[in-house]
Amino acid sequence: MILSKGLKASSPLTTAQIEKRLNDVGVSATAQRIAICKYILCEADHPTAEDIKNWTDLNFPKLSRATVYNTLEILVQAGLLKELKLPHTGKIVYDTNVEEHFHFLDSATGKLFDVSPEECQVTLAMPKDISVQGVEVFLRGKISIK
Amino acid sequence: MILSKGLKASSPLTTAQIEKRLNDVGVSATAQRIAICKYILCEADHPTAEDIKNWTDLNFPKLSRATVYNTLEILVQAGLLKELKLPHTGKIVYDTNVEEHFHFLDSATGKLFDVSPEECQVTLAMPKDISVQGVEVFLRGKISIK
DNA sequence: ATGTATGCAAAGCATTTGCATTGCT
DNA sequence: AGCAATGCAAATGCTTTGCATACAT
Repeated sequence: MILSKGLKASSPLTTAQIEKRLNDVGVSATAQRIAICKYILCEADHPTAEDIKNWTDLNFPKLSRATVYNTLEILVQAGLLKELKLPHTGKIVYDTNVEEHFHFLDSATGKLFDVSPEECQVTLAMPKDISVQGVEVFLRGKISIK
Repeated sequence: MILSKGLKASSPLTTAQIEKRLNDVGVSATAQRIAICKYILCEADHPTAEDIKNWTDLNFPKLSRATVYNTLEILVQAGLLKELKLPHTGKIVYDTNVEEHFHFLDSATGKLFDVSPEECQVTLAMPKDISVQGVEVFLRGKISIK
Protein backbone atom coordinates (compact mmCIF):
# COMPACT_ATOMS: atom_id res chain seq x y z
CA MET A 1 0.00 0.00 0.00
CA ILE A 2 1.20 3.41 -0.80
CA LEU A 3 1.70 5.42 2.31
CA SER A 4 0.08 8.70 1.47
CA LYS A 5 3.02 10.70 2.62
CA GLY A 6 5.22 8.79 0.22
CA LEU A 7 4.01 10.74 -2.72
CA LYS A 8 4.52 14.11 -1.20
CA ALA A 9 7.62 16.13 -1.30
CA SER A 10 9.81 14.50 1.28
CA SER A 11 10.99 17.86 2.47
CA PRO A 12 8.83 20.98 2.54
CA LEU A 13 8.71 22.78 -0.76
CA THR A 14 10.11 26.27 -0.87
CA THR A 15 7.89 29.16 -1.78
CA ALA A 16 9.77 29.46 -5.06
CA GLN A 17 9.12 25.83 -5.91
CA ILE A 18 5.42 26.21 -5.21
CA GLU A 19 5.30 29.38 -7.30
CA LYS A 20 6.84 27.48 -10.17
CA ARG A 21 4.39 24.64 -9.89
CA LEU A 22 1.50 27.06 -9.93
CA ASN A 23 2.84 29.04 -12.83
CA ASP A 24 3.53 25.84 -14.75
CA VAL A 25 -0.17 25.08 -14.74
CA GLY A 26 -1.20 28.63 -15.47
CA VAL A 27 -2.34 29.61 -12.00
CA SER A 28 -1.16 32.94 -10.69
CA ALA A 29 0.73 32.46 -7.47
CA THR A 30 -0.84 34.69 -4.89
CA ALA A 31 0.25 34.65 -1.28
CA GLN A 32 -2.96 32.90 -0.23
CA ARG A 33 -2.61 30.20 -2.84
CA ILE A 34 1.00 29.59 -1.94
CA ALA A 35 0.08 29.26 1.71
CA ILE A 36 -2.66 26.78 0.93
CA CYS A 37 -0.34 24.81 -1.33
CA LYS A 38 2.32 24.71 1.34
CA TYR A 39 -0.09 22.97 3.62
CA ILE A 40 -1.67 20.73 1.01
CA LEU A 41 1.49 19.67 -0.75
CA CYS A 42 3.77 19.25 2.22
CA GLU A 43 1.90 18.74 5.45
CA ALA A 44 -1.60 17.62 4.83
CA ASP A 45 -2.88 14.15 4.18
CA HIS A 46 -6.20 14.02 2.38
CA PRO A 47 -7.32 17.28 3.97
CA THR A 48 -10.81 18.65 3.93
CA ALA A 49 -11.57 22.30 3.26
CA GLU A 50 -12.05 22.65 6.99
CA ASP A 51 -8.60 21.20 7.72
CA ILE A 52 -7.13 23.75 5.38
CA LYS A 53 -9.10 26.59 6.91
CA ASN A 54 -7.97 25.55 10.37
CA TRP A 55 -4.37 25.53 9.25
CA THR A 56 -4.55 28.91 7.55
CA ASP A 57 -6.26 30.38 10.60
CA LEU A 58 -3.06 29.60 12.46
CA ASN A 59 -0.55 30.28 9.71
CA PHE A 60 -2.12 32.85 7.42
CA PRO A 61 -4.57 34.99 9.36
CA LYS A 62 -7.45 36.58 7.51
CA LEU A 63 -7.49 34.05 4.70
CA SER A 64 -11.17 33.59 4.07
CA ARG A 65 -13.21 30.46 3.67
CA ALA A 66 -14.22 31.61 0.20
CA THR A 67 -10.60 31.79 -0.82
CA VAL A 68 -10.00 28.28 0.47
CA TYR A 69 -12.83 26.85 -1.62
CA ASN A 70 -11.97 29.04 -4.56
CA THR A 71 -8.33 28.00 -4.50
CA LEU A 72 -9.23 24.34 -4.17
CA GLU A 73 -11.43 24.56 -7.21
CA ILE A 74 -8.68 26.24 -9.18
CA LEU A 75 -6.13 23.64 -8.15
CA VAL A 76 -8.50 20.85 -9.12
CA GLN A 77 -9.13 22.45 -12.51
CA ALA A 78 -5.42 22.87 -12.97
CA GLY A 79 -4.88 19.18 -12.33
CA LEU A 80 -2.78 19.62 -9.21
CA LEU A 81 -5.42 18.19 -6.96
CA LYS A 82 -8.15 15.62 -7.10
CA GLU A 83 -11.45 16.09 -5.35
CA LEU A 84 -12.73 12.99 -3.57
CA LYS A 85 -16.22 12.28 -2.41
CA LEU A 86 -15.80 9.16 -0.36
CA PRO A 87 -18.65 7.23 1.17
CA HIS A 88 -17.50 7.32 4.78
CA THR A 89 -17.97 11.04 5.24
CA GLY A 90 -20.04 13.89 3.98
CA LYS A 91 -17.01 16.08 3.52
CA ILE A 92 -15.04 16.45 0.35
CA VAL A 93 -11.39 15.53 0.73
CA TYR A 94 -8.57 16.60 -1.52
CA ASP A 95 -5.84 14.38 -2.80
CA THR A 96 -2.45 15.45 -4.09
CA ASN A 97 -2.02 12.11 -5.76
CA VAL A 98 -3.50 12.76 -9.18
CA GLU A 99 -2.38 9.44 -10.66
CA GLU A 100 -4.89 6.65 -10.97
CA HIS A 101 -5.28 5.01 -7.59
CA PHE A 102 -7.85 3.86 -5.11
CA HIS A 103 -8.45 4.31 -1.40
CA PHE A 104 -8.37 2.28 1.73
CA LEU A 105 -10.00 3.44 4.94
CA ASP A 106 -8.67 2.06 8.18
CA SER A 107 -11.88 1.73 10.14
CA ALA A 108 -9.99 1.76 13.41
CA THR A 109 -8.35 5.14 12.96
CA GLY A 110 -10.35 6.75 10.16
CA LYS A 111 -7.12 7.27 8.30
CA LEU A 112 -7.12 7.09 4.52
CA PHE A 113 -4.44 5.37 2.47
CA ASP A 114 -3.82 5.37 -1.21
CA VAL A 115 -3.91 2.03 -2.96
CA SER A 116 -2.08 1.50 -6.21
CA PRO A 117 -3.70 -0.15 -9.24
CA GLU A 118 -1.22 -3.00 -8.77
CA GLU A 119 -2.57 -3.71 -5.33
CA CYS A 120 -6.15 -3.56 -6.45
CA GLN A 121 -6.99 -4.84 -9.89
CA VAL A 122 -10.43 -4.53 -11.35
CA THR A 123 -11.48 -6.95 -14.04
CA LEU A 124 -14.61 -6.02 -15.91
CA ALA A 125 -16.88 -8.36 -17.77
CA MET A 126 -19.61 -5.96 -18.71
CA PRO A 127 -22.03 -6.18 -21.60
CA LYS A 128 -20.48 -5.11 -24.89
CA ASP A 129 -22.56 -1.99 -25.20
CA ILE A 130 -21.14 -0.57 -21.99
CA SER A 131 -17.92 1.38 -22.17
CA VAL A 132 -16.39 2.10 -18.81
CA GLN A 133 -14.45 5.33 -18.61
CA GLY A 134 -13.77 5.61 -14.92
CA VAL A 135 -13.28 3.22 -12.05
CA GLU A 136 -13.31 4.17 -8.40
CA VAL A 137 -12.62 1.68 -5.65
CA PHE A 138 -13.03 2.26 -1.95
CA LEU A 139 -11.81 -0.33 0.51
CA ARG A 140 -12.46 -0.54 4.21
CA GLY A 141 -10.65 -2.69 6.68
CA LYS A 142 -8.13 -2.94 9.42
CA ILE A 143 -4.43 -2.86 9.74
CA SER A 144 -3.28 -5.62 12.03
CA ILE A 145 -0.78 -4.55 14.58
CA LYS A 146 2.34 -6.63 14.62
CA MET B 1 -25.29 -5.69 -16.14
CA ILE B 2 -28.19 -6.08 -13.84
CA LEU B 3 -31.01 -3.82 -14.81
CA SER B 4 -32.00 -2.27 -11.55
CA LYS B 5 -35.65 -2.95 -12.06
CA GLY B 6 -34.83 -6.62 -12.48
CA LEU B 7 -34.41 -7.10 -8.77
CA LYS B 8 -37.63 -5.45 -7.82
CA ALA B 9 -40.97 -7.09 -7.57
CA SER B 10 -42.08 -7.37 -11.15
CA SER B 11 -45.59 -6.40 -10.18
CA PRO B 12 -46.47 -3.94 -7.44
CA LEU B 13 -46.53 -5.50 -4.01
CA THR B 14 -49.82 -5.51 -2.19
CA THR B 15 -50.16 -3.71 1.09
CA ALA B 16 -50.40 -7.06 2.81
CA GLN B 17 -47.16 -8.24 1.26
CA ILE B 18 -45.37 -5.12 2.38
CA GLU B 19 -46.80 -5.46 5.86
CA LYS B 20 -45.44 -8.96 6.02
CA ARG B 21 -42.00 -7.92 4.89
CA LEU B 22 -41.88 -5.22 7.52
CA ASN B 23 -43.13 -7.48 10.27
CA ASP B 24 -40.64 -10.15 9.25
CA VAL B 25 -37.80 -7.81 10.07
CA GLY B 26 -39.41 -6.51 13.23
CA VAL B 27 -40.59 -3.16 11.92
CA SER B 28 -44.13 -2.15 12.78
CA ALA B 29 -46.06 -1.50 9.63
CA THR B 30 -47.54 1.95 9.89
CA ALA B 31 -49.42 3.55 7.03
CA GLN B 32 -46.55 5.94 6.35
CA ARG B 33 -43.96 3.20 6.25
CA ILE B 34 -46.10 1.10 3.96
CA ALA B 35 -46.55 4.04 1.61
CA ILE B 36 -42.82 4.69 1.52
CA CYS B 37 -42.12 1.02 0.91
CA LYS B 38 -44.62 0.89 -1.88
CA TYR B 39 -42.66 3.54 -3.68
CA ILE B 40 -39.21 2.25 -2.81
CA LEU B 41 -39.82 -1.40 -3.43
CA CYS B 42 -41.97 -1.16 -6.54
CA GLU B 43 -41.57 2.11 -8.37
CA ALA B 44 -38.38 3.80 -7.43
CA ASP B 45 -34.92 3.26 -8.77
CA HIS B 46 -32.15 4.34 -6.44
CA PRO B 47 -34.29 7.13 -5.01
CA THR B 48 -33.08 9.95 -2.84
CA ALA B 49 -34.93 11.09 0.25
CA GLU B 50 -36.18 13.96 -1.86
CA ASP B 51 -37.56 11.63 -4.52
CA ILE B 52 -39.45 9.82 -1.82
CA LYS B 53 -40.74 13.02 -0.30
CA ASN B 54 -41.92 14.21 -3.70
CA TRP B 55 -43.75 10.95 -4.27
CA THR B 56 -45.41 10.96 -0.87
CA ASP B 57 -46.45 14.58 -1.34
CA LEU B 58 -48.53 13.35 -4.24
CA ASN B 59 -49.62 10.00 -2.86
CA PHE B 60 -49.66 10.36 0.89
CA PRO B 61 -50.31 13.97 1.85
CA LYS B 62 -49.00 15.21 5.19
CA LEU B 63 -46.23 12.67 5.44
CA SER B 64 -43.38 14.67 6.89
CA ARG B 65 -39.79 14.91 5.86
CA ALA B 66 -38.75 13.67 9.29
CA THR B 67 -40.79 10.52 8.79
CA VAL B 68 -39.16 9.93 5.44
CA TYR B 69 -35.68 10.11 6.92
CA ASN B 70 -36.73 8.22 10.02
CA THR B 71 -38.28 5.43 7.98
CA LEU B 72 -35.28 5.20 5.72
CA GLU B 73 -33.00 4.80 8.68
CA ILE B 74 -35.21 2.08 10.11
CA LEU B 75 -35.33 0.22 6.82
CA VAL B 76 -31.57 0.42 6.51
CA GLN B 77 -31.11 -0.90 10.07
CA ALA B 78 -33.56 -3.67 9.31
CA GLY B 79 -31.52 -4.68 6.30
CA LEU B 80 -34.21 -3.97 3.74
CA LEU B 81 -32.34 -1.09 2.24
CA LYS B 82 -28.79 -0.01 1.65
CA GLU B 83 -27.68 3.57 1.94
CA LEU B 84 -25.34 4.71 -0.78
CA LYS B 85 -23.06 7.70 -0.80
CA LEU B 86 -21.86 7.85 -4.34
CA PRO B 87 -19.27 10.27 -5.62
CA HIS B 88 -21.31 11.84 -8.40
CA THR B 89 -23.79 13.57 -6.14
CA GLY B 90 -24.06 15.03 -2.70
CA LYS B 91 -27.30 13.25 -2.02
CA ILE B 92 -27.68 9.90 -0.36
CA VAL B 93 -29.44 7.34 -2.52
CA TYR B 94 -31.16 4.21 -1.32
CA ASP B 95 -30.84 0.81 -2.88
CA THR B 96 -33.25 -2.08 -2.53
CA ASN B 97 -30.57 -4.44 -3.71
CA VAL B 98 -28.94 -5.45 -0.45
CA GLU B 99 -26.78 -8.16 -1.98
CA GLU B 100 -23.12 -7.43 -2.68
CA HIS B 101 -22.93 -5.45 -5.87
CA PHE B 102 -21.39 -2.36 -7.39
CA HIS B 103 -22.64 0.60 -9.38
CA PHE B 104 -22.35 1.98 -12.86
CA LEU B 105 -23.28 5.56 -13.70
CA ASP B 106 -24.26 6.31 -17.24
CA SER B 107 -22.73 9.73 -17.65
CA ALA B 108 -25.07 10.55 -20.52
CA THR B 109 -28.29 10.09 -18.60
CA GLY B 110 -27.21 10.15 -14.97
CA LYS B 111 -28.91 6.83 -14.50
CA LEU B 112 -27.47 4.32 -12.07
CA PHE B 113 -27.21 0.61 -12.75
CA ASP B 114 -26.31 -2.22 -10.48
CA VAL B 115 -23.27 -4.25 -11.43
CA SER B 116 -22.90 -7.82 -10.23
CA PRO B 117 -19.68 -9.13 -8.66
CA GLU B 118 -19.36 -11.41 -11.70
CA GLU B 119 -19.23 -8.44 -14.01
CA CYS B 120 -16.72 -6.60 -11.89
CA GLN B 121 -14.10 -8.62 -10.10
CA VAL B 122 -11.69 -7.05 -7.69
CA THR B 123 -8.38 -8.75 -7.06
CA LEU B 124 -6.45 -7.50 -4.09
CA ALA B 125 -2.75 -7.77 -3.56
CA MET B 126 -2.39 -5.76 -0.42
CA PRO B 127 0.28 -5.99 2.24
CA LYS B 128 -0.29 -8.88 4.62
CA ASP B 129 -1.07 -6.71 7.59
CA ILE B 130 -4.08 -5.22 5.85
CA SER B 131 -7.38 -7.03 6.11
CA VAL B 132 -10.01 -5.71 3.75
CA GLN B 133 -13.55 -6.01 5.02
CA GLY B 134 -15.47 -4.02 2.48
CA VAL B 135 -15.12 -3.22 -1.19
CA GLU B 136 -17.07 -0.56 -3.04
CA VAL B 137 -16.71 0.01 -6.74
CA PHE B 138 -18.16 2.87 -8.73
CA LEU B 139 -17.95 2.83 -12.50
CA ARG B 140 -18.68 5.64 -14.90
CA GLY B 141 -19.17 5.33 -18.61
CA LYS B 142 -21.50 5.27 -21.50
CA ILE B 143 -23.97 2.88 -22.98
CA SER B 144 -23.52 2.74 -26.72
CA ILE B 145 -26.71 2.95 -28.67
CA LYS B 146 -27.11 0.19 -31.18
C1' DA C 1 -7.10 52.04 -14.88
C1' DT C 2 -8.45 47.43 -15.39
C1' DG C 3 -9.11 43.05 -14.32
C1' DT C 4 -8.28 39.50 -11.02
C1' DA C 5 -8.24 37.83 -6.34
C1' DT C 6 -9.90 38.25 -1.80
C1' DG C 7 -12.88 38.84 2.42
C1' DC C 8 -17.10 38.89 4.53
C1' DA C 9 -21.51 37.61 5.32
C1' DA C 10 -25.43 35.50 3.85
C1' DA C 11 -27.73 31.99 1.28
C1' DG C 12 -28.40 27.05 -0.20
C1' DC C 13 -29.17 22.48 0.29
C1' DA C 14 -29.47 17.87 2.35
C1' DT C 15 -29.90 16.00 6.59
C1' DT C 16 -30.69 15.91 11.62
C1' DT C 17 -32.83 17.17 15.86
C1' DG C 18 -36.15 18.74 19.60
C1' DC C 19 -40.35 18.71 20.98
C1' DA C 20 -45.24 18.79 20.93
C1' DT C 21 -49.01 16.03 19.02
C1' DT C 22 -51.20 12.04 17.40
C1' DG C 23 -52.65 7.48 17.38
C1' DC C 24 -52.35 2.58 18.74
C1' DT C 25 -52.99 -1.19 22.21
C1' DA D 1 -52.88 5.73 30.33
C1' DG D 2 -48.61 4.63 28.17
C1' DC D 3 -45.56 4.22 24.42
C1' DA D 4 -44.21 4.49 19.81
C1' DA D 5 -44.62 7.03 15.61
C1' DT D 6 -45.39 11.31 13.38
C1' DG D 7 -45.37 16.32 12.04
C1' DC D 8 -43.51 20.68 12.20
C1' DA D 9 -40.04 23.86 12.34
C1' DA D 10 -35.71 25.09 13.54
C1' DA D 11 -30.93 23.88 13.65
C1' DT D 12 -26.79 21.91 11.73
C1' DG D 13 -22.88 21.45 8.79
C1' DC D 14 -20.61 21.80 4.46
C1' DT D 15 -20.36 24.32 0.39
C1' DT D 16 -21.58 28.13 -2.65
C1' DT D 17 -22.66 32.84 -3.88
C1' DG D 18 -23.03 38.03 -4.19
C1' DC D 19 -20.94 41.86 -3.72
C1' DA D 20 -17.79 45.26 -2.07
C1' DT D 21 -12.82 45.97 -1.24
C1' DA D 22 -7.97 45.37 -2.15
C1' DC D 23 -4.34 44.03 -5.00
C1' DA D 24 -1.33 43.52 -8.95
C1' DT D 25 0.11 44.75 -13.55
